[in-house]
Amino acid sequence: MNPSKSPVKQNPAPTHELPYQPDAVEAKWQARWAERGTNEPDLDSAPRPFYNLMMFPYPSAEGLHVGNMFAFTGADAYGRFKRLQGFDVFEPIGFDAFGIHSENYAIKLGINPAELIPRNIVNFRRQLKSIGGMFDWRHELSTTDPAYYKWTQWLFLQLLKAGKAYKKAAAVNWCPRDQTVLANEQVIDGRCERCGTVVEQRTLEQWFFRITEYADRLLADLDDKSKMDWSESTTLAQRNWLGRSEGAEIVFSGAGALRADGQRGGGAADVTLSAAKGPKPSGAEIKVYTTRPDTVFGATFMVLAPEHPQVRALTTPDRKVEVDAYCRMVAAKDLVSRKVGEREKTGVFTGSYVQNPATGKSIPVWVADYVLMEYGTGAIMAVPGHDERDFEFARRYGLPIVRVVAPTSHPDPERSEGEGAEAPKGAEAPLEAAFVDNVNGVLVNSGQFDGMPVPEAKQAVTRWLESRGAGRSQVHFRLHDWTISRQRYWGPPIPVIYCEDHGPVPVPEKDLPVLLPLIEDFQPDNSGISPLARHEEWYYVPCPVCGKRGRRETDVSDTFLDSSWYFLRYPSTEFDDRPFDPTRTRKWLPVTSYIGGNEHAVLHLLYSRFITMVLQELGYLHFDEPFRKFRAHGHIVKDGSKMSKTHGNVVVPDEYIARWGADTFRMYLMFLGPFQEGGDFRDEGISGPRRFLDKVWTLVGEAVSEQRSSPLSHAVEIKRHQTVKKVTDGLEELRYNTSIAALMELVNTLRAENSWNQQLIEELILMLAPFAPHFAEENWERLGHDGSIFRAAWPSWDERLTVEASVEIAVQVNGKTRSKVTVPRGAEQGAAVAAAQEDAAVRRFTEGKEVRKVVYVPNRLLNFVVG
RNA sequence: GCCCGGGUGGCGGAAUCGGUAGACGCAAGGGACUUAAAAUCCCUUGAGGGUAACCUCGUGCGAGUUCGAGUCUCGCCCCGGGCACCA
Repeated sequence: MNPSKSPVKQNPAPTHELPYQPDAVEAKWQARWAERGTNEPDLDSAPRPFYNLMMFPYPSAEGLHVGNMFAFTGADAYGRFKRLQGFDVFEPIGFDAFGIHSENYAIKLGINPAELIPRNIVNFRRQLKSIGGMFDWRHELSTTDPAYYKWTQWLFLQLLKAGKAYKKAAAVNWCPRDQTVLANEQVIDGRCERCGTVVEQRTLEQWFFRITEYADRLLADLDDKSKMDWSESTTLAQRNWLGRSEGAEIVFSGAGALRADGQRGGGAADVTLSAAKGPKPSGAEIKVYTTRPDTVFGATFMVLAPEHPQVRALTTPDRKVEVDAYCRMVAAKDLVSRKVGEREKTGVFTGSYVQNPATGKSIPVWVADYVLMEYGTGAIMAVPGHDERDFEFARRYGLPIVRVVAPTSHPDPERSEGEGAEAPKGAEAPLEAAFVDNVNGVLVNSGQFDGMPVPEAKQAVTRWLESRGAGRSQVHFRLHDWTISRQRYWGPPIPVIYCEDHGPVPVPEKDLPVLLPLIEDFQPDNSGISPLARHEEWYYVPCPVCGKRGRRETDVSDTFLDSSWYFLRYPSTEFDDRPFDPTRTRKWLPVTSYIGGNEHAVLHLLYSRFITMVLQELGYLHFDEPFRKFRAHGHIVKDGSKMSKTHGNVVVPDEYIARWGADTFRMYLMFLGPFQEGGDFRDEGISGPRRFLDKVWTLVGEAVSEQRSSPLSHAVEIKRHQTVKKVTDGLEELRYNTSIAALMELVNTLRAENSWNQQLIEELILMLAPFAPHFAEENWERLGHDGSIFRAAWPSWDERLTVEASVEIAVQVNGKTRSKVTVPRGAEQGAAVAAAQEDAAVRRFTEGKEVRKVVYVPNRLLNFVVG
């Protein structure tokens, strides 16, 4: 580089050069893509299929905000990158348009969602086109389209036929004034968000899917790398949601259950005999589930959920009034405040006792709402000494608290000082709080198990109980069956007809879809009848079996059912006689890459996996895991919190796109942080990418107009290989910000070096194409190419040419960098030391001192340790 | 309370096989061009000290391991997101 010559052109804008006009360029290429079918792979004959999926949006009235655009752009950049690498990328898009959000918004405006949603979709389509997504619009779908939900209903029928769907009573939030079911989000401080009435719990018959049957498989596949390459955070969330735990089911029973043990003798039996007095146990048998069978000797009372079927039988006549009142009080609470509201423990004594199978003592049976019917057996053995909730409850009601585990010394010997060391101690020490450590403890007050470490005791106590017929080891999942019923209007009607004689009868497949009628009075009213049931012409239908008058199911299905299979539909949208074509499915599925928000880490992704497993079992699919690769994107942060409607900090992208251009906006979004982590949105930063594109535009203009193609200098050649490597790696790892930074560096180098190598500029444009597709197309054309740049090939690099022949290494003295010297790449330690000893700065720090050690890291640094 | 992320210049962020901290961009200051402004271009920009060559300090806080720590270990603090009585 010659410093005397002006590094940049003196007269900037020659008359023949057009300034970069994003509006015109973007309109031109969006039109061409549509005309030429650039984004439409041949789904039947594509040689290298790559299914690039992104989570389809819910078409809200507000339109897509910047946070949504960030997600779509990042997924699109990846798809375009894969296209340039030679894959036939299928990138479909659609709309998740059923559901309570749309319905509530429609109710607020007084517009039927059936009118509102299509309008929103028009706006969404416009926005998605304006950002330049590589979408195959031939395969757009909407879950509200009868041609789609016909197959959602078909799916329900397949599950029903296979015995994977069943009906049972379950609690919902009920607003007594609006006469409607409320979602948990619609309950604010225990009141209806619309009318302010106190919300109640109501029990309704609802349809469930047996997802719990698949809990083991859903968990096991998470570890199977051949099936699932997923973000670690997402698999972890699924694991937690599945919530596998190992424990024991223990039977607590009335008098006489342990009679045999009296004869057997032994430590525990002695306890049994000596303690088997006091209140008379009831004759009942109650099963509990616990993860701490080792603490059974400390179970001083038992608690049943208020809904537990045995509550009635266990309640003694003198306690009946109080117990009934308590259960009614709990039932009247809404689900939200019961679960997340005040945590003050309340409960009531049933009057009955059961016998602790370990100690033989009679313990009282209580009812309390901190025990949930949905988990385990709906009953617990309360061990107040070693469970915080039981401790709190025991304190409040004056129930006995017994220590059965004492702390042991810390396993790390360095830290085993002080009190923990002389364990087991304090077998009699009173508990100020529950001692819940389930690893570092030994049993006390537990008969023959005294002194046994907790982990071992879990097994031993379980085996002992089992030998006495009072328990067995058991695995439990936290996962519940999936309730798909929604007592709402805006969803696909569940295709079932109720007949007096034949009960629930599936709608015959030939009669699908069961159309959601367009009704004016879709809003819930005081009649207490579901909106659909008010329409007799729809409600009453002949029973498919006997032809007598039957009634339709008036519930619709959960939106998560719509979205649990949409990716199966995309490749087959043109077939109206099958949900997904077997040949197409075999070619395109499972999904190659799926990108979406981690807010769907559990429900949507888990339900999709479940549905896929069922369809595979039924012979409809050749795979059982739907998404081979999944990556969760980060979120855009604005004013310190995630951009979302609930935070009220959304920014509309349209004005930015209009002002700066879609490509600049895409570049900015991809540059502001790592895609999987998100970043801060502040509009000052957007001028950077715009300036960058302007510079590239000028560079191309100069290369073309001046017909110059200079050979690459050595420095530029090295930079070229480094850049291709960095950009490629960044794209593959979704670290787009570093890819863009590398491109900026390359451009800075080219400008500084005054280099106009035609091939290199073409490569630059190619590497820019995933981020700035319209801009890249236009410049590709300016550079003299005819077809789309997305038919061209991604550049490659030579690893050997990414490094210079000589390298600058740091020279440290005692770990502090004192100087730098240039040595040949891969120089021997001797040569490096010799070079460093020439250096004055190094000498200053080593002179007169003994060099005790030399650390040499080739091509990196040299460290003299002096004493 | 529990589970995940994350704390690096004025700001967004680079650098994670332990090896030259601050790439790239924004903002700011100075200069060139211009009647002027915008745009563009050039220079400076972690803090402190020094005329300078240079020196000292510096990646949330406190310890530790190491020739060497943003990176590893232990103990804390703060911010963001998610889950919530799961026995």
